[in-house]
Amino acid sequence: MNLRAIKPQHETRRRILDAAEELFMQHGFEGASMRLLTAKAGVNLAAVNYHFGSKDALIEAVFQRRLDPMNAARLAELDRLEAAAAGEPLSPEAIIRAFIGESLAMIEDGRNGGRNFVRLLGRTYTEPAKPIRTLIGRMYASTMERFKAAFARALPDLPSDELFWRMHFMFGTLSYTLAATDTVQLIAGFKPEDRHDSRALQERLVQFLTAGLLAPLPGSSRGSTTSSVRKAA
Amino acid sequence: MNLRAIKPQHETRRRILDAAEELFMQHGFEGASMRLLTAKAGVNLAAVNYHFGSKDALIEAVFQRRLDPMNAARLAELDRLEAAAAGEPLSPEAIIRAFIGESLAMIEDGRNGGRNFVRLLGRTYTEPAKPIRTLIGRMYASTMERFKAAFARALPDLPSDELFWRMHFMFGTLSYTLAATDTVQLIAGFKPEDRHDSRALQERLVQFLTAGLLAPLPGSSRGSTTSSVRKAA
DNA sequence: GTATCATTCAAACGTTCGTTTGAATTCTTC
DNA sequence: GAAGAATTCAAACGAACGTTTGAATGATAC
Repeated sequence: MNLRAIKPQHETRRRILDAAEELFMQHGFEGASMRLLTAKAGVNLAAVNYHFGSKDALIEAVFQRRLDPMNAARLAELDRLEAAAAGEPLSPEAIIRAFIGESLAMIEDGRNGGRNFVRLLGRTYTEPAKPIRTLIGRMYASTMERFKAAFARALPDLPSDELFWRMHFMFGTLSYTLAATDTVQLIAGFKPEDRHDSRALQERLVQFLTAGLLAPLPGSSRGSTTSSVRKAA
Repeated sequence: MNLRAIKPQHETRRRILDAAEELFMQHGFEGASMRLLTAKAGVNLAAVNYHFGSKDALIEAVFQRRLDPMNAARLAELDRLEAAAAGEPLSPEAIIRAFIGESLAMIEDGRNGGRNFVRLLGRTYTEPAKPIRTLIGRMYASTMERFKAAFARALPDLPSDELFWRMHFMFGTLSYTLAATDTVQLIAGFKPEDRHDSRALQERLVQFLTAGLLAPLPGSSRGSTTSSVRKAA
């Protein structure tokens, strides 16, 4: 039960997790080999198997370390908002901010490696390997349930099916934005340097997602803003 | 120049491309080995290197086969719309339909393997391997340029920076929807069987994306639809 | 039918992968 | 400082990887 020895005791684990986070982001799970990974961490090749058991277990540990606190922070922010609202339903925009705020805050956190993780996380939602996807799904389950309920209360007129899809779309936008910013340049002239300004990015995302979530339903023709809705093909 | 021998002449190539498309989608580029791939295609292990040169060249060929016609169809649809509009700027919704329609149409095309490719494509936008990303970017460059110009003409009041970001968001939503539908189930109760109805999915996507694209700007407070815009945190 | 080309095939190449091993070293406890 | 547990280390393991080879087989042209 020595106290001052706790930190160096787990330093090898931490070094491995940090290196894994960065290399998984850069090269993917299969592309980042144990030798490359342990070399970057400055530890012996066998250290991963000793401390984590296997590479797959290391992958799981990388997500555990960040995802649990991240979703806890999301839920805490939702709790805070609901407590302040005193029974009134929250605005959709406020719920969206509670969900994406924590992710985007980590982008600016360059020191603690949050940026690496957020980009890694964004990519992992579409990871082909099934165990990883189910792992992510399990870690998100309770959080998604809470936010779904919050959205449903904020938008009582939106059918449940539509809410599912729109949450799906919103999550996709966030995921892609986190993963692909400063990597893909599909649109010529796009300046990914702006990503550093995560405040501005957050405002842009909130505007886009809120509008999408509140979009008129396909059937009901309560007019949108200015678009001349004309059917094509 | 024999005519009746053309088809069986390229059948090995086609079989390899089909198998690669499916296995790359299921297991990723690194996860789908040459032995698994050639076994599924029913060809010899050396056939890939003989016909394509290398595994990387095969990956490129998989995208070439589908992406070029796909983007050509998008541009053709855009041409058709602009010709019919006779100088008038198109509606944003019509442009969105022109862009996503071709992708979604391929989802229903189960026979020709279009579904496999579309899902593979959606995942590849966030692929860690750099050569693949630059390949995709190159194949999309001219198409994105055309659509960017069309959107700019349809939305003359939207600043260029904002248009970039909103196209980025829109592309992300489409990408994630194509890649993750029926694979990820982050939201409990979500029924991915609906993906088979690509008409309904297209309408949902068009509604969401159009609303996001036309969202009010962060600064200007020209009221949106019904949301009680309340700043949080 | 024979020469010529393209394609297929089984086998092996060298490399890299994740993991294991057992001794060496460091840290903890008394 | 000795005993014992925890950790690190160099080395090797078998398996799987993408690729290459050279002979066998097929189709094409004269």
